Amino acid sequence: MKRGLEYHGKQDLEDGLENVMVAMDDIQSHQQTTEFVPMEEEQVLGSIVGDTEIFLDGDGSHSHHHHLDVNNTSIFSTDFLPLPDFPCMSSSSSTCSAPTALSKPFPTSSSSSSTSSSNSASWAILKSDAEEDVHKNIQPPALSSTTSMELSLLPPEDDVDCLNVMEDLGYMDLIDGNEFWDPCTLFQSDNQNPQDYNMSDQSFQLSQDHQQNQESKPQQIEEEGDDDQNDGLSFFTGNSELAVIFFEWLKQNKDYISAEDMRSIKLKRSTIESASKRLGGTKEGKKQLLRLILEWVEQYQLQKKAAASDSPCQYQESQLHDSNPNPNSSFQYNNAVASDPNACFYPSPWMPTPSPYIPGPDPFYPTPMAPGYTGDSYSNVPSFTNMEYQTMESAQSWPPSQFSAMAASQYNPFPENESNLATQANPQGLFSQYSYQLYDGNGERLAKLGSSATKEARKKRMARQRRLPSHHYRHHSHQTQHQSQSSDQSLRIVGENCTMSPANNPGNWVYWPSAASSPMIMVPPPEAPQPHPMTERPGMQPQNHQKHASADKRSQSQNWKTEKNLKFLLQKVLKQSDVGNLGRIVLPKKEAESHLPELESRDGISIAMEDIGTSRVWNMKYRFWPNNKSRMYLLENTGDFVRTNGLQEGDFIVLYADTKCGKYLIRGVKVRQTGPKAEGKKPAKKNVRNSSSAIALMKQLVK
DNA sequence: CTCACATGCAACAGG
DNA sequence: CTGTTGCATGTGAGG
Repeated sequence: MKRGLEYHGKQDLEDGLENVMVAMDDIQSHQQTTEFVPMEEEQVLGSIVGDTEIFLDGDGSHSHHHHLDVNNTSIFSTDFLPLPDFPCMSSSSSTCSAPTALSKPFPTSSSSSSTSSSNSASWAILKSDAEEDVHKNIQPPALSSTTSMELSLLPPEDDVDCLNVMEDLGYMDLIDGNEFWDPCTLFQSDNQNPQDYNMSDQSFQLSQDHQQNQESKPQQIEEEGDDDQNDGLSFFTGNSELAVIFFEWLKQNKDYISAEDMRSIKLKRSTIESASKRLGGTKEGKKQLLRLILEWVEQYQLQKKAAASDSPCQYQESQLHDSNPNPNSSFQYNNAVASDPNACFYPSPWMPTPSPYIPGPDPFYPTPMAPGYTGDSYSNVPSFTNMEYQTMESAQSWPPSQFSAMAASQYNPFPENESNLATQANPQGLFSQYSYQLYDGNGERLAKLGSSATKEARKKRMARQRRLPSHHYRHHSHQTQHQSQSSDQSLRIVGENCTMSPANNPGNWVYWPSAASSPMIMVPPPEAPQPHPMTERPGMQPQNHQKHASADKRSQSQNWKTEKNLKFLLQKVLKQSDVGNLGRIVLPKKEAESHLPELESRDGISIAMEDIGTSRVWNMKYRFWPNNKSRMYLLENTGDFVRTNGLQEGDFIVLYADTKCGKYLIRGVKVRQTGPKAEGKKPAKKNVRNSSSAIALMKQLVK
């Protein structure tokens, strides 16, 4: 009997959320005393998108397939800003690994196993409907064109059709609205950590409104299936899984989200409605929607705030108070939270400005988007875990045209200055701005690379921060002792001790906050570079990693990144001749001349290339051949690298320069999907050249 | 027409 | 004979 996502009323959820928010405010207030650190911003909308898709996929997807019009992408187009492509969205490929990512954000065990296709479908559907309404009522958020979802940040007052996000949730299942959901029940029911959030009734001193509402709150979360009672139940009450999801989400974000934050976030009603409809009234549909929203909030809104706050440890009270519609509400701070020594978060150095653009994917941490990547794409990418790679996989195609179209049209803030991408003035955002889109062998866009990975990365960082508050600014010098065999001729970038400093990070360089311990990444590129274990076996390419392993990898990658300033140099989609047994890869002339050392003679120079994915150092030779009146640049001795990484035609390599350590890095990114052969997608002959989009992608990697 | 690039293939080296 | 090296040539995109 659940009404699913229909909007019959909004009281329940709204109220329930309100309570939660109140509690959160309280928590926040306590934290303020301690410190509030903005979350690191890694990704922006793009990533959101990717993540979103992840969430969307759900078991229930199948149930609502019929409801959803996969082909209809209009829904979000407006409401949710034309999302950059979702990784799985357009592609029918089942390869989308999104599901994996899903689980992360929402630890809940509740099923998150949806097929990628479903995700895609979901999004597509969502988009379709929203569009209409969106245009009418809302203007695209100033946030950025990149915003995937058009959630508006409009102040409460302007809300035309905008609903508070959380309120909207309330609408979803709501029935009559009278019922007030008591967050307490949520927490109480949750075995996971009740004590952490000791939001007992007494803990809250709700405003009158809330108090009255509380009386009607359900005492227990109903198990799924008890829909019948719904009528008075809140969105959550009808489905314990939702409660769990929300609870988990709150727990994860308790440090950086306040009630205010939540209140300030608005979604257009039409969007929600459309989404609800599209997702179907099923439980899964609800979960998807909830996840989607939470994800969005977490990814965009929270990050935005974090970025906005200048001081790492100072909470922006003004934000809270100003927007707080409910000044009266207050409650006892929960000691658990307050006591959290880690409450203070350090802002990520590299997330400087709240740019509308989401920081691109981490170079090492491919975003999960890719359906194609699902197995491969980024999955292939080094350090990416499978899931990550999966997203990337589709990237393989990167046919310039596709890629560029995507990047350029949607995310590519930068002009296609192929060679100068690195020089962009936006250090942190070098790649952040880019989203990836993957295409399947048929040229269909598989997914958008982008964000999930970053999201994961962010989570990892946050976790580290909590554990190691003081680490944030500590940069471990990464002294990789490369085995590098650099010969006399070997080229190494001049490095500065690997010490990171803003100074070192002029525009092009991406600053990676040092991570304390683990390793991993996300830029779309290959998996995360492991710190240095040269010992790591090459075979560890992301593609092979299981999704569950991805988390570790990501963390590694993050660490890795944090220790390096990577500059994207160039990327090359591999041709048959590049992956053949000749052991040489033709490099794009323009990029080679722009970013690699100038060659005096055709014999070239040897360059130690550290494999980002494995930390293994390959001694390659960079040279050129005279070709007519021009030159043809080559990277030789690549055979082992290619084999080790299992690179094939259609895959690509990305070269980076680590300014910090003065070395070159290479990453092999596999885009081919496990099933279908990548061959079909051979990039057009000239794709390398014009693939500004590819460049953008690469940048993300760097990021 | 020019340029960049992918690839064919001849020349060469080593076993 | 086989594998490698280096050049030449064909092809497609862009001007």
